[in-house]
Amino acid sequence: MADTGEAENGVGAAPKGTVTQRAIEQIKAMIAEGRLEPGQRLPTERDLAARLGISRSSMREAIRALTVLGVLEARHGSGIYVTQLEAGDLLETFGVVADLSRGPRLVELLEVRRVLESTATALAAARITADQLAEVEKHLTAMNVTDDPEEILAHDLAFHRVIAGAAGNDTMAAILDGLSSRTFRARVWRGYEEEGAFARTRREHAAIHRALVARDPEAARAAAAAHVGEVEQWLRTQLREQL
Amino acid sequence: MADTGEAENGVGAAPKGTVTQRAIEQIKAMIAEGRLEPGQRLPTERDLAARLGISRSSMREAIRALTVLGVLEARHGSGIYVTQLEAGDLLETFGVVADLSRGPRLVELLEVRRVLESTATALAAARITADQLAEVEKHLTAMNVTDDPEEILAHDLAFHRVIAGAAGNDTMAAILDGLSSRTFRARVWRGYEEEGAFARTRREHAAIHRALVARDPEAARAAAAAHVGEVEQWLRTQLREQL
DNA sequence: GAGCTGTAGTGGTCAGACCACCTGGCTGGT
DNA sequence: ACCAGCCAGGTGGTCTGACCACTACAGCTC
Repeated sequence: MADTGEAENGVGAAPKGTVTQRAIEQIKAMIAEGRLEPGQRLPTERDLAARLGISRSSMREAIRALTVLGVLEARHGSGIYVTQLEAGDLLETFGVVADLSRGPRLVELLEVRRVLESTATALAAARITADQLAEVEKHLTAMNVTDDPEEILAHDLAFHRVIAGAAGNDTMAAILDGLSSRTFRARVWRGYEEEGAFARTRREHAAIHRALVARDPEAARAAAAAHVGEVEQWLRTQLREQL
Repeated sequence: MADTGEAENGVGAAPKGTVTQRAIEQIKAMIAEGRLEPGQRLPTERDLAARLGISRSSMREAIRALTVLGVLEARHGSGIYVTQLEAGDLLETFGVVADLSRGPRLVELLEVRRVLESTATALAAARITADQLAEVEKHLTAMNVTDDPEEILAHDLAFHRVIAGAAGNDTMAAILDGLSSRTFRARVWRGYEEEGAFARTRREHAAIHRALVARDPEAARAAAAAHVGEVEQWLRTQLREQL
């Protein structure tokens, strides 16, 4: 193994970017090409570093980067593994966008959510199972018997999560999950709920549930779009007033 | 070393996860709380490490992680800066999902794209400017006068990118950009274009363009949905046959 | 004043050491 | 033969300190 063989390396010597960046691309490529399967264990950090001719520190940075991206998973004392590469794993970082966005971008995010949530709810109306519907009802009633904002928020999230799951598109569900991250909603709702929006929210949720029971996709789409749209419009006016 | 630092830190001593993970959260929190503004320069790696009571190596891993997430940007010899935190910065990682997805998830991604692309195209029909429309036409004709798949692909991407940009929702545009990443499309198209789909694609693009010129959102929505839906359906049958 | 140059400071990389944790085999008993 | 407990090796996690590559800027030269 003349690893980075100094003289004759020819093409491979393309010094593009940092060595860490290169390592990231190489590992990503290995997975994309199927040389690394989901769940499979990678060589040790020390091995990988030696193999690519870089130091362990640099390799660790590459691994850390792929870890936060949800591509790899490091288990202390055991080894490094490729995740299952499922939608949830890879789209976890989507929450960061929601958490760090402010001002106009919050409206944009809600607009995206409105589009996706209404579609997901419509799909769910056609595909939801009895069990899933029962769970939706569970969160709906739980939301109505308490006044603790924290609890309401939790059941609200779960309510939509079950519906998104019933739509049968894990990728869409994962994106919606990110768009509804706890901190994101908490920030927006802090003001929203203080305007007597609780009652309205409950009405809207009931409408969504009704459409699901009736297995009416169009009604479900409309109800979901209206639900998100309410918050969206409220946020728009909020932003306008702040300026 | 007073390890967990000052007294006022309170609960901060909670030894949750790795020190690097903690550092990531702390920097993220600083940005979320507004203590770090977009574009602002951070202290040096050495300073940050000392401030959080960790080694430079660990801090570097944290910085690297936030760099790949598009939150920070490191400039060799100059310093570390917070990015503008625009949609494009933070959603760059979305391409990774598209690149590492295979099988059924590709269909799911196209389904998401169909929903968003049709909405974006509808919005664009109402908002697109003359200049943007001219650019759309440029890519449309350029796509029709060449037979080089690479070039066609490039103009195809640009065609949709301009439209997404004209929709006025940067976040949506950034997501669509990720969903149409070069490698993703190249993989799907490799087979698609070999079935005489070129002509059909050109017809569909022409239909989208017509709807934009007519400023007809509904027609634009339908044309875009049909366009993506074609590829989606083709992929569905492909997957079915492979099994 | 414009242009060059040197230098201090920054991120990038490397090497080696130690720690914390998991795993699997061995030991000893039953 | 079986099982619980111990133990050693290997792995990721962390720290240290050194050097390199690059940038920025002050100060010098012309």
